[in-house]
Amino acid sequence: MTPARPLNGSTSRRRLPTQHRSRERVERILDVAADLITEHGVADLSTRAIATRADVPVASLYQYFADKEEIVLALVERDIGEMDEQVAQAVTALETLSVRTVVEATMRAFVAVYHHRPAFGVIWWHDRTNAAVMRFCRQHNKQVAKYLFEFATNAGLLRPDTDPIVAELGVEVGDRVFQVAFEQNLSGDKHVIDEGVELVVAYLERYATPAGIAGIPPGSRRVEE
Amino acid sequence: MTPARPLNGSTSRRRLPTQHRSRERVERILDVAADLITEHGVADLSTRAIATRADVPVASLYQYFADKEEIVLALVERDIGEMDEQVAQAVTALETLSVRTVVEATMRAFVAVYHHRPAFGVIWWHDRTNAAVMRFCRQHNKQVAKYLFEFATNAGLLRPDTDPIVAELGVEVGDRVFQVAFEQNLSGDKHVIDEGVELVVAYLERYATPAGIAGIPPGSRRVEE
Amino acid sequence: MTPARPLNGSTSRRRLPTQHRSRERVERILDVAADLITEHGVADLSTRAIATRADVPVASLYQYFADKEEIVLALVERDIGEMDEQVAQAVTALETLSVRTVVEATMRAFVAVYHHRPAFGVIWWHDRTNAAVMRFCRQHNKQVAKYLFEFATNAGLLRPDTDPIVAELGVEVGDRVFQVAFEQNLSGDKHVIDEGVELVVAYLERYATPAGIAGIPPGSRRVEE
Amino acid sequence: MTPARPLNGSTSRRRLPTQHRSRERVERILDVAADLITEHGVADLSTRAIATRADVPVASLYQYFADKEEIVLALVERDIGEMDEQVAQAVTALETLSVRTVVEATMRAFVAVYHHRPAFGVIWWHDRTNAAVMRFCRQHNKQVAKYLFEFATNAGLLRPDTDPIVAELGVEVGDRVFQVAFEQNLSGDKHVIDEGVELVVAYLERYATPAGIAGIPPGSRRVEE
DNA sequence: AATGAATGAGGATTCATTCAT
DNA sequence: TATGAATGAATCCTCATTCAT
Repeated sequence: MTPARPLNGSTSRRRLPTQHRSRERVERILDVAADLITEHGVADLSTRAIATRADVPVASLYQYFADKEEIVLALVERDIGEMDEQVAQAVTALETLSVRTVVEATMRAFVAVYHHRPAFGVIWWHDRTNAAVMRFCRQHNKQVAKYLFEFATNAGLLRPDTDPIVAELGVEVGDRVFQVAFEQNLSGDKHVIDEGVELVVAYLERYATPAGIAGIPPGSRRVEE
Repeated sequence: MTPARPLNGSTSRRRLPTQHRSRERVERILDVAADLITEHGVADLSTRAIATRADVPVASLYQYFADKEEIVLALVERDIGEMDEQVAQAVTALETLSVRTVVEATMRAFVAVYHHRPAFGVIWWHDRTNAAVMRFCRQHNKQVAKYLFEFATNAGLLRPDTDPIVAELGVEVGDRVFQVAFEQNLSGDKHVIDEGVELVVAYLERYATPAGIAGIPPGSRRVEE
Repeated sequence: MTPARPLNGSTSRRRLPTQHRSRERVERILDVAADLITEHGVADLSTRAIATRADVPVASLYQYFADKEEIVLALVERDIGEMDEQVAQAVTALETLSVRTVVEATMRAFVAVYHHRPAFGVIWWHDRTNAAVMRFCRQHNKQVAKYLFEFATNAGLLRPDTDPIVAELGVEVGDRVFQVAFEQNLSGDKHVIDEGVELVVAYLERYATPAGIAGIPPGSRRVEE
Repeated sequence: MTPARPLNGSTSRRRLPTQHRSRERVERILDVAADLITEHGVADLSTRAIATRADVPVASLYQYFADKEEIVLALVERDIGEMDEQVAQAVTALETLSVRTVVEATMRAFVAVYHHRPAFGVIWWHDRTNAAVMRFCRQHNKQVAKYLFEFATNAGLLRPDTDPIVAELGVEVGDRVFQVAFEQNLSGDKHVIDEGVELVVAYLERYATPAGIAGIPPGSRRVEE
């Protein structure tokens, strides 16, 4: 079975100054940025504010990041990494495999991260200003979709001829459900999320195999790869 | 049946200066703003840029709008009005009524507007910076959902006990589908949109009556209200 | 004895537009200006604010006043007229005449006006921005000083060779006492005012005749004029 | 006897940017601000004007001062420091101590500063727009009053039971005398100032001890503290 | 590697006044 | 006489970034 952290293969390959980061400081900067974003939104994030609160000279920010945009991007990258782990773990740990259980596990994992990394939601759902971030998140959604798609196909949950766009749409649409759920309720409206699971399941089951609907109990699974 | 423009009842009740607009100029300002937003995004929209391109002194902007935010809001209001008309018309014109036909008609109407009012998509999907706009759009989505929900319930397409959140989620999720579709293709990826229709239909049919699935031919409809 | 309103002989001799004022409106404008000044200070007084609150088009302000400055000036003129009346009345009504009784009567009269015309205090003490107003008030203080000086000299309270500057300084200094008194307490710190009377009396008595100190009872006065 | 600079104990404790001032530039900015204020008044002081004349980018102003208000405040602080020194020196240097000599020494010291720091007078007497400045100056007057009051009481010039408000009123009223004196004559009308001294002395002598009136020659003074 | 200082470019908004009607 | 509309000029201030040290 796939190892527990395959979704985001990208190791940081940023421009020069970023290479030799002084770990501690960089982490503090990201934490501060996350807080500020949660408090005031991405649009109001300023280098000065970060520097002041992180107790770092403004000019030093540019030792670790090429520009402001890169700070936000680094933040997103960090949080998304966490999300990847959660998803992979949750899916891996599943006993009975079915479209429903996979969707549910994935969405619960997302919820968990959104919940304790609020800045991520703020950036991703509300402040779509930063082009790099957008690209990155879109890209990530695609990766998640691809991962899940392959997983589900390999496991015999989806019919082999299913269009990959189906998975992508599922992920994107699930994302919007979260957006609605967290907008109404800071810790995620449970009722909305449950309905969202239903929604994604309803869609995907259109492309599911009978086993994908009925569920594959542990023990009787095809060996993958 | 409901008349052809019921979704947005709000008559413009802006602050004083906005009342006596010099129509022509205001329209030009909105057009320019729309262009600039399409080109650079809402976040980079500046009063100066609008004024310059619309060939209007910056100070005059404030004759027609209380502040920058209101310009964007007015723009959205204008476009959304158009959307409302399209939706109501499309649904009203339907011959056979079913969950599928209603969803399809609605989504096609949305697509039509997104297509020739690109600024609207940019604002609504990408730059979630403007609080007033956000509120307005959210509100609008709710209105659309409510309208469709009542329409479908009255027509006997949805089971009477269906939770209204279902319609809201359907609209929101459809919205995201458009976002994906227009992001990949400036005039809206047709394949994605088709899949999106499928997605929303799949979800809503879970709550549909048999007639809602099979379709109600013209002539045999219940008379509403 | 001098009639009850001699201090400010100036009849309004303003530029043309001011001549044909529509009384009612002008009064409302002045009242509104007074309120706004009391609330926000002269520096923050704006034509728009006046116009809005007085329910008069901004442009119409310029029918009655040449410019903003003139509005303030008219306001001051109006209030100062009231002050003159009060002073003349108070002094005229005096039974026993002495430096002390005259000073006291005058200062009490000032206090009365400052008390129910708060805008006047705000303009005169705090916002010394308006040149015309400054000139006007200075001028008025001189007139009051002159009036009192002549009154006191005629009544035999001050030695005939006394320098008129003495009276001017007395008035100015009394004015500052009020400023201090009203700054600490919106309705005028009584203790401070009492001390202020003492202060002015102490100074003026240096130039007083024995009768000016002892007091001239009613009946035994020299007939004036 | 008290050391020569006790009136204003406050060591500059401004917000961060002000800490590491580039001395020369800051001084130039203050000088320019002083000139502009002398020329056009505080109300018309603009950051742009300061920047232009000081040959400093507007943005740089904000390196040294938090905002415009702080520039004026710094200016006043600087001038007032000078005034404190002068007063303390003059009083300390006095040979014969009496109410009259102390008042005279103090007032002469004020005159000296007003004379070669004209901006100070303009700010303090004419443009009462800046709240921080007002607070500061009022506060300063109180400090001066307190200092002189204690000095005079300790020296046995005033009766021990004298109300401190007496000293405050003396200072305020003296201040107004200067205002009148400098308004009529840019270098301070000598006659008015002399009369002003007389005025303050007349008032304070009402609370003086016999020695405070007669004067205490050098050598026979009480040792203080 | 680290940073204090500097700044050009630009931000939104207000205001007193004018003028054509 | 009255006024709606228009506007030039100014306002204060912020920001991301650079650069000399």
